Amino acid sequence: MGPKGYWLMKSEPSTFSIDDLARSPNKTTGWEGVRNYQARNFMRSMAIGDQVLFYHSNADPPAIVGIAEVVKLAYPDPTQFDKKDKHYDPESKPSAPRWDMVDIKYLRKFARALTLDELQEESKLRGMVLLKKGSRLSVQPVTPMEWRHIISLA
DNA sequence: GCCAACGTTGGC
DNA sequence: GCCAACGTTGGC
Repeated sequence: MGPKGYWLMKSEPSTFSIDDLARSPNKTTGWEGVRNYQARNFMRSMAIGDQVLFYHSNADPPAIVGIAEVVKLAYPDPTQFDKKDKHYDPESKPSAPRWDMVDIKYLRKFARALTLDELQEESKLRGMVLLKKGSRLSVQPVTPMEWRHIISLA
């Protein structure tokens, strides 16, 4: 059975790149640190096997660089309770966790990076959340049509 | 490093 | 409910 859903997740490669994901134990990592309600809600609606475009933000150049898949459904992000963590949220209680995360696993790196510049040239991708002006959402849905087109470019 | 765009907070 | 102030994101 194919994936039910398609997504895009952003990461700054200086913090965590697709190569870091490929080198992780089981090629898997927990997507911790998301502190935006819309992004959290998208993670909550992910299913096992959903596929994820891995995007390098704040990079030179910014680009989609490969694919991962969802291997664990949304669960509470432990860093929200860790006072020492950058993403600590004093308002969130373990009895009612506010922030969730999913686990994703490396699938493959594209033969070439699809740069933001190149994506913006694609009329078929004009509606992509990523390409909307001022879009900062770090976890976003991708339509099957957008997905197919991006794979064909890669 | 700059700064426009965005999300959140909190006073009123 | 409005909106100014603030913090963050992310392209450039």
